[in-house]
Amino acid sequence: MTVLLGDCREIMKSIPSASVDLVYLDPPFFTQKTHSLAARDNMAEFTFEDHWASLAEYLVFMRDVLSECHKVLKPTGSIFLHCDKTASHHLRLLLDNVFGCEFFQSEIIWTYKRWSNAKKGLLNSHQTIYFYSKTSDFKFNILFTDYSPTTNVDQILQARMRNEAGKAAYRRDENGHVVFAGEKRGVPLADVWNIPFLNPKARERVGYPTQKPILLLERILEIATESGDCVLDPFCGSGTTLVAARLLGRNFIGIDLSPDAVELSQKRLQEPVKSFSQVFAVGEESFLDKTDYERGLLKALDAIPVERNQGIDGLLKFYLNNRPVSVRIQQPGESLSVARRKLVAASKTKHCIAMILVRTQKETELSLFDDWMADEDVLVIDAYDLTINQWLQAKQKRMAADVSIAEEDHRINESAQS
Amino acid sequence: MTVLLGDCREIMKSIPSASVDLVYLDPPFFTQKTHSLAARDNMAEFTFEDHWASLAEYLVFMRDVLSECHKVLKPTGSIFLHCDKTASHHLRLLLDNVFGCEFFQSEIIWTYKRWSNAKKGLLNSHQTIYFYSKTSDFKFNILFTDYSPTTNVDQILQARMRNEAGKAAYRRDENGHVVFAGEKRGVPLADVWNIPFLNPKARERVGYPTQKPILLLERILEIATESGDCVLDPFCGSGTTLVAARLLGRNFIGIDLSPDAVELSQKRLQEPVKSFSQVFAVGEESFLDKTDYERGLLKALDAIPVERNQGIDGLLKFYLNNRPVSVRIQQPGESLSVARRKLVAASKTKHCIAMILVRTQKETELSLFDDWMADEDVLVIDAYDLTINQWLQAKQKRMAADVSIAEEDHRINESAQS
DNA sequence: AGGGAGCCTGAATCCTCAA
DNA sequence: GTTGAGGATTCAGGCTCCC
Repeated sequence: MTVLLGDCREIMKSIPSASVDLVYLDPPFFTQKTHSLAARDNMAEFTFEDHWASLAEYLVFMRDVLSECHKVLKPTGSIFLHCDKTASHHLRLLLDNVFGCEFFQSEIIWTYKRWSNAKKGLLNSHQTIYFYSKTSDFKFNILFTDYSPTTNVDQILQARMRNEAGKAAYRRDENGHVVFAGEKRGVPLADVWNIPFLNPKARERVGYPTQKPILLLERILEIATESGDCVLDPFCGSGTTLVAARLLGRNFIGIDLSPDAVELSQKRLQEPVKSFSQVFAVGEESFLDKTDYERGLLKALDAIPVERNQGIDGLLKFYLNNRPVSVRIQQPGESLSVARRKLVAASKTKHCIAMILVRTQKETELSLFDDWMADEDVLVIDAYDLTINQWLQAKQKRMAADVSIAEEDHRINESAQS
Repeated sequence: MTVLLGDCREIMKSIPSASVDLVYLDPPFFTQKTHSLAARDNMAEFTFEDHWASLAEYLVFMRDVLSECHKVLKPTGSIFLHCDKTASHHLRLLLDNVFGCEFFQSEIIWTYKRWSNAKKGLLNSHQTIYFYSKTSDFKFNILFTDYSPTTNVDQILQARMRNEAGKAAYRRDENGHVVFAGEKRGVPLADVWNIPFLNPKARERVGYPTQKPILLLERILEIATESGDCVLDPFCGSGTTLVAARLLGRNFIGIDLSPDAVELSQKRLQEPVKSFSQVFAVGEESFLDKTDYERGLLKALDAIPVERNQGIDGLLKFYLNNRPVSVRIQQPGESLSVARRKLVAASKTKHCIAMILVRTQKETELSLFDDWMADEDVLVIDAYDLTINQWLQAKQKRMAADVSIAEEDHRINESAQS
């Protein structure tokens, strides 16, 4: 339960062999940059150096670190090495050498969405964590994730049976009550982890560059350790690993070369702050409120879908005289005039001078000739399927009345069946 | 446009240098296993050998393959190497050697959900695709995805600046009005791709082990090539890359060591469109030529694209009284009446009694009141973008005439420039 | 040419205001 | 007071531009 100041290669020599259950390290990634960040109150600034004379120098350093990590690990222990694409392949070769490739367990991909910028190339949105064990007899707790949101809750909880027709159905007792199945634990955790990047606005942020979310560390600790185990982080930085260890009742040793980092870690351990992540808790999907149909329509209009707005469903990619053009799709059960009112109200503050309203419902009332239809700021267009379906229905009716066609249909049906 | 049988190291020697725009390879992963899978009809079984004497042997083989790939690539070309965690780090070292680490572009993670099987360890649910370019001047098309649902409209619309404290804030002009950012197309594609693994029952599945989803290949081709470019797959297997290339109008060369694989690829290329109406499967020599615009339109109409037919571009998924409903999209430079004539002629033999003609061009002549417009067998609908663009253009003209708005626009433009 | 300063962006939070 | 819709804010990667 300590935070130590100094070079982790030296300090680990003084840690007894086979005494640690888990090593997590988040070493320099070989970015050849200086990372710096001002703390929230603008008072302090933390910097983190990641400059090296050569790749070889970096790899010699890392090999020494990993050798010491191997030494301090218990036979049941394991190591999680956090890196990014810059040097991940070289680091994995080192791990193969020091730990042995037969003890490679997983390549964990941590993915996140992040503020972006347009550039030539793909937006980098993942980091890699290599998971090696010291022996084949290592501690591992299987974690379970929730069922995907599309899975019906009833499917998870209710027992099933076959009905008279041989179809699957929910089992009910003689009184018609639902019968619950035995407890299901969920889906075993996969090796791709979607955990939100520590948001710039999150309270959890302490102003240290490269700070990792507590959620990520908690998951690693839960997989590889039990309560009371000892966790070592040779590059503890702002101390996220130590905070996660404390929150989960694990013992810990943190090491860092920077006095600032050690001080920060100690301070943070006094009163750990863990953000509540809304997105992580309820899932990104829960923020979506458009149907596939609406998304398809927006795509056909060459518009960007807009969420979190009651009046506007999308924005045209084309701007009219530097002003946005908003789009709304008429909702089922919503009259065209109500849809228009909502669109206009929401567009007002966005300075739209052109709006597009997509009609998707057959109008029962004859509102087509309402005054506002002549409004030159709102263009009303009919969804293709509305136009086509109305036409096809009308045509079908006409055809039913036309005997000759009906007879030909009959003949076609006959031959289709034979 | 060929599928060749043999050792790709040998065959690539006969391919001219600097003649290929994209190499995609899905080589053996060094799993040390024999992969086999029965086809859907349970008649044929395809096997795929991945046994090696040693890692060194495998790496020598792969180095030779990659060297030949480098040779055949154009200076603007790039390579996508598909592998999994087994040997990914060794393969990336080879790529660094052959292509140069400065031309490493992205580590693409393909994730998918799989049936869970509880075991000690994390469920493997990703594969890696390394993306290297031959030079720094390589072809790259930025694809865009939707904004996250947590993003609000104002962020998309409003331009920003830094205030005195150096913090970001919305930009306002001297009158306190918001300033709009330029046109937005969405968020650039990230390097983690969540694409469903082939469903075991999917029609797309042809029974070849290691078969990749066509969506994955389409995305790669869209990123790195243009229409008419040449794509090479030295381990083409079931030919998914070639099918994707044909669907997107790219030329292709496929190579495989297995006669079964070559035969299967050729067979798949005969009928590349999955749900393709039998009636229209005529001709063999012509190639697919739908533009993205037309594909998008057909999708919006809920129609299936039809290739190799001069008069018909698609068929509605909905059948009217057991008869197909044909669709034609007016071509640029083609008058509406000519388009109609071609549609009607081509539909005659297909027993269509309902046809849909999509108008995409502004009509110069006043043919709207032609006799045939009243034809109750052909429905003429306007493409969304035609309607919208005409309206926006008219609006722009009106605005130019309106002094007050013109002045405001001027002010907005001024502040946008400053 | 090379290095550093500054600009732009959008995810996910925080915060405000209205009902 | 409570709720929630939606506006405002923060940061780092990658770019450009300027010296």
